[in-house]
Amino acid sequence: MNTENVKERFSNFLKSQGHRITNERLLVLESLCNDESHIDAENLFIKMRNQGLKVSRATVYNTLQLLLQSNLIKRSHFGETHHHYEPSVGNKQHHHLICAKCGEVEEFSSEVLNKIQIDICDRYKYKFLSSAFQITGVCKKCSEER
Amino acid sequence: MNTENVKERFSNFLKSQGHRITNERLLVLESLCNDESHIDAENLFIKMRNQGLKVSRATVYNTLQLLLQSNLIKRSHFGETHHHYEPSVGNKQHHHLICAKCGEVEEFSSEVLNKIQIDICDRYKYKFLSSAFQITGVCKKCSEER
DNA sequence: TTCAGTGCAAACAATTTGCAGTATT
DNA sequence: AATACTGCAAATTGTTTGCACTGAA
Repeated sequence: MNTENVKERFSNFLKSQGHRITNERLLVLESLCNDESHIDAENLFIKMRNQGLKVSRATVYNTLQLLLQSNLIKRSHFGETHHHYEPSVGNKQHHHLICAKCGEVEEFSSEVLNKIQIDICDRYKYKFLSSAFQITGVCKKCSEER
Repeated sequence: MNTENVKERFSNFLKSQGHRITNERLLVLESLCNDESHIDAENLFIKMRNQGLKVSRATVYNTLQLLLQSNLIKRSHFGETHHHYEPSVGNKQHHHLICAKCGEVEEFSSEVLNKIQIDICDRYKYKFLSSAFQITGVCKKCSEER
């Protein structure tokens, strides 16, 4: 899934919802897609500003909301008080391993996990929407130090 | 596990860490243990104030930090911008099902899930500390409405 | 041309911090 | 008696909102 394709999908979403397609919105999506991983809103804003892109914090937040609604991005929470965002397309469903010492975040996925969440929803009569699994531990590098 | 026992464990933790055992700290723990479930810091503070307990917001936050360090409570995050707290003792390891419509939170646990997280840590060479799995969906009641 | 979207600053929400007074050790 | 803890208010952080201006439709 390349960036153009994602942009087109976002444009279609915006149009279908009666929202306007603006350059700022597409730039936020592009910047997020170009990011290596799990950026937060403030840093995305700073990164865009540093690249000379003219966006405001408000537009970044507003666009992230729209991107969440369109299911093109995912939001997660690693224990701090702010959220992290990542594109959800071109990246199969995954969860996060977080190092409690250095803060490194690794992705993992598990077929069994995918099945379990469906079982749980069946058992509790929930219609499944999404899930987030975070495991906190100490990574190899940090375990070896000291 | 009764409240007295938990208080004693917290007292021991405080002593072992060179912290003082204060009435305010024990009251925060007691109020949290008496809470039905998943309260947030602000509401815990308000609840305590309404019960005539003299504590400050700062002490509530400070004590929650200490309680987290002592592993006597757990913190979770259900998509809002604030955290929720619950006692971890007398309550086996569990995760949360959250209704996207009414906000209801149900607990579930799964032996298979417990195994998976160990497997993942082995695979990625992480020393396991804790985990949090949130499934968001629509509960039965909300599905049936409209 | 219209009005949704933008940028900015101010407001709000969640949490942390500084400091003078209080209470555990 | 010493000093860590408390309460309060101010500061910080993360996010949302109000409003005049701009640009997509």
